[in-house]
Amino acid sequence: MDKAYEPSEIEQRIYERWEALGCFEPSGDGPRYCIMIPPPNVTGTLHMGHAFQDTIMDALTRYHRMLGGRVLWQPGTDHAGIATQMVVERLLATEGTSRTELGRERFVERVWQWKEQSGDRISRQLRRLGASVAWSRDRFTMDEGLSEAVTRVFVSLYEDGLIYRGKRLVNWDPVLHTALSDLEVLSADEDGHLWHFRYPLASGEGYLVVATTRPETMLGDTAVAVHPDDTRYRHLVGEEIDLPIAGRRIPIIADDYVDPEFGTGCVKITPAHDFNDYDIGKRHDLPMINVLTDDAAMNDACPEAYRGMDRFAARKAIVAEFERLGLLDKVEDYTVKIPRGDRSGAVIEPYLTDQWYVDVEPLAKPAIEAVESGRIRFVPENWSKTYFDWMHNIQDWCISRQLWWGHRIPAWYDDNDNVYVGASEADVRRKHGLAETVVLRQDDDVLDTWFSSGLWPFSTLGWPKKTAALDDFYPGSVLVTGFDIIFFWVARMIMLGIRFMDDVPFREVYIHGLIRDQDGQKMSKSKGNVLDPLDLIDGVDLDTLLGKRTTGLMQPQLAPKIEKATRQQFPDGIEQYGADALRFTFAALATTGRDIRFDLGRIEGYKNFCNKLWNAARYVLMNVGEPETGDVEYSAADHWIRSRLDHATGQVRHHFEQYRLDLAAQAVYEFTWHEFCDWYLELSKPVLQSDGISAGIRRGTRRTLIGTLEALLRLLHPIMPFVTEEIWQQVAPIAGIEGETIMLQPFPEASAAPPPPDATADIEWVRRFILGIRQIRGEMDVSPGKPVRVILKGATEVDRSRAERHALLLEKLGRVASVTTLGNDEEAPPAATALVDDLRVLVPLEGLIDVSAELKRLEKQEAKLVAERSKSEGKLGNANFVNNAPTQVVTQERERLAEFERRLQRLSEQRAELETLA
RNA sequence: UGUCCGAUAGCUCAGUUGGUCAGAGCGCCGCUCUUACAAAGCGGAGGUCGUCGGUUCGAAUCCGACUCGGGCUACCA
Repeated sequence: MDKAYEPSEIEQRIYERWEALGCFEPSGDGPRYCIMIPPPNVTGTLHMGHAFQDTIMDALTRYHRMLGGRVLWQPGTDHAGIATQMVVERLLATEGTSRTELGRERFVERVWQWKEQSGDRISRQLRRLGASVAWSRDRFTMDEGLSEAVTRVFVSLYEDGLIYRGKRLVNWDPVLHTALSDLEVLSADEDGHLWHFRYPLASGEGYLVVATTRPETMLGDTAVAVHPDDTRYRHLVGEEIDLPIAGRRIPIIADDYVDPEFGTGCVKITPAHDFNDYDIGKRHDLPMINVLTDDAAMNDACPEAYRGMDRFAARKAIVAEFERLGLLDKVEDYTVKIPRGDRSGAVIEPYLTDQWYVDVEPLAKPAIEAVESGRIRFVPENWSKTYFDWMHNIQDWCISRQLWWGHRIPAWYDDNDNVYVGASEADVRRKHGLAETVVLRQDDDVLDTWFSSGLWPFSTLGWPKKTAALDDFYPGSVLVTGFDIIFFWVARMIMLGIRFMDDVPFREVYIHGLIRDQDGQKMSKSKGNVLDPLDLIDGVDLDTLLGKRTTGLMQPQLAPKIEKATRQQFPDGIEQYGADALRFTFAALATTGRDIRFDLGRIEGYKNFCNKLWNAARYVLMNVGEPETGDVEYSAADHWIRSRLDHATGQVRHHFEQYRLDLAAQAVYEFTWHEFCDWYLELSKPVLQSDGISAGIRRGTRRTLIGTLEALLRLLHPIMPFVTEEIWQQVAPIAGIEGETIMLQPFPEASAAPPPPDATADIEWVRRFILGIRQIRGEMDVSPGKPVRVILKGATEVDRSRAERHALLLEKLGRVASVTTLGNDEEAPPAATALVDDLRVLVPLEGLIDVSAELKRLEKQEAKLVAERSKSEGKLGNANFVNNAPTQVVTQERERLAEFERRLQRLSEQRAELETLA
């Protein structure tokens, strides 16, 4: 083995071998376990959030596979309608052509080409991360089978009256020319104005003042509303307004919606361009006048002067006109929530169009019930609240998109605009008995991407066919995802799963946090703080990193700033950490919080951890050869490390079950580094390297070394698959274990038999002894290598026996030259003291140690103990405590107090003696 | 608007049902190149657990109020 761990040499080779062996495919007949990957955008790349999520899923998958389950981690990608179409359109623009120039058919062909071209990138990245997905089952939302599922679901919902088509007000993206669902619209505060317009009364006597943030919509006003109880205006209800510019008469109506306290208490009503006004318009049967085009320019319903004018230009023009007419009452600065499309960034317009909708309420009911009843459990639990909040106020889902890339809506129209819904045109003709002479044209629109994603838990398993995979893996075990798509995806999978599979799609929903940069900022291209997971695995030089971060920016002017920040943070680029270090970092960061700051310091530390493990293995392999026969005798240290391994195993299992990978990682880290490496390996050295040790004991130590390491590798494997496999390949034969890969070995189990209690107590005693000596060395500046004489005072029979039996360990690990025992009345030379229970471990000063320094040290220790003691005395002196607390707690407290007192006694004795001598 | 989350060592964060819970890693300060590992070893310093109340024998932990930070959600034109 190399002296240092070199991930790049190992990882790819190992992954290829796993894949060749078919280890990722479900096998065996154990408990079914299934995770569906949240399908990433097929044309995208994996970012840190994906890598984090994939690490969690892979760890869970590997864990359950090692538990003996029949395990499927289902991979796949999403066609991501809008996002992909935008990317390809941008590409076409650079080629000097466009979507419309190509036409629908050629454009879609072009997107497929692009998909093929970039499709491998995701799977390559997943492979580098070590993701053990079942590649043979890889799916894409636009695959034939999945598309069939989409059609089936659409037709079924339509036939059940849960999908309908209608002219409604939708969120219209005037740049992308498509409708969007509510979820795809992001509102944020922006600076704007509130314009107050005077609307003259038709009677010619005065005017009402209305306020608006979007003056151009006044051309579509069809009423002015006041509150029915508003005494200022009540008498005007039923009268009319002369709508300026538009030159129409509109009524004054009364509606509860109006807040008399706000503004003037008069509201202009534009049913075709505002969601609230739309509702009012319907209540009062008002006309709906659409004044915009698809591009959000003013349409032909507007007066000549404004036609074709962009909405924002029209806004200015209309304000100017009001001013000219003397009807502009005032203008205020105002903060407005501006709705923008999450993809295009364009300001969204409420817009009247024909769209397809899902009537979600009937679907939502059982979906709510599934979580309420506990058939689906959110982890952490509080996310169910978020889910309920949305589900209880759920709105109909607009599923049609005016795009070309996606699942085309399976609806056909004849020349009279009759709608026929079916699996295909032929199917529609058959069902409705339409002659060939009847011309049918298919609906131009495609479905919202989330419509197909919502079917993912069963469409990937072959539905609507009845497949063995469906029997095995539906419902899935757990969904691992971020809270940002609970509404988009999780809720819809639950609704559609229950509807079409008659069962929930998964039993648990593990919601993890979102990866942010070291300052807690969201990682985004425009902030220039994006980290590519592969750059952390392979390393990257500064120039490449700068290139990645500063090219292709939407706002190129940010480049210098990004470059400066990047140079500052990564003056030498990013070093290579390897996939295991990255994965361990993700696991360790997987706390219950919702923001996860990715700190390079952590990955650095876990790379060291990989190296630590690597070197521990080197040590073990250097000292343990082929499996041997002969008597085996286990030392106290052997028993001790086994019990510690059992403890760690229990912890790791527990934390995995609780989805606390952070705690699992911490437990296994602690065991590996601070118990196995720091102590057991050191304790093994005297046994293996000294003369006069029995062959049986040596065999016991060798067997424990190899056995513990082998189990440790399995314990670590779900989180760090590569380095554990690499080492295991060498360790397993020596440990007498057969098997082609660690992947398919059983996960460690805690031993049922408790270790001999005296053995573990012995080692704890030895540890405290050595720690005491080390502390004296450290604090008294005695060189670590310098041997010291040790005198025991107040030693019991047990102490003496332990000192004798473990003399070798004390000598080698503590650099103890000799141990002598002093009778109770014998006088000790001036010495520094460490306490092991009642035992005083003395290191004679012998010119090494300054007496006054030691006195100070003792006083400090005493002071600490005195504080502890008085706290303890306070508790025990309180009758309420003694009477009310559980006896166990009281007993424990009494023992603590006694312990403090004994230690204080020993320390003060020692101090007194030292003072006399000095 | 409603709602949720967070505030613990210089930094990033653990702390499960209230009672060894005041912790880890990194950083910092000493001392060591001891043949697995200097990507290491050994030792050390550092915190009124956001504030104020309450419940309790006992609160970082439970309850209430508040301050600050953040998320989601709604919205008055």
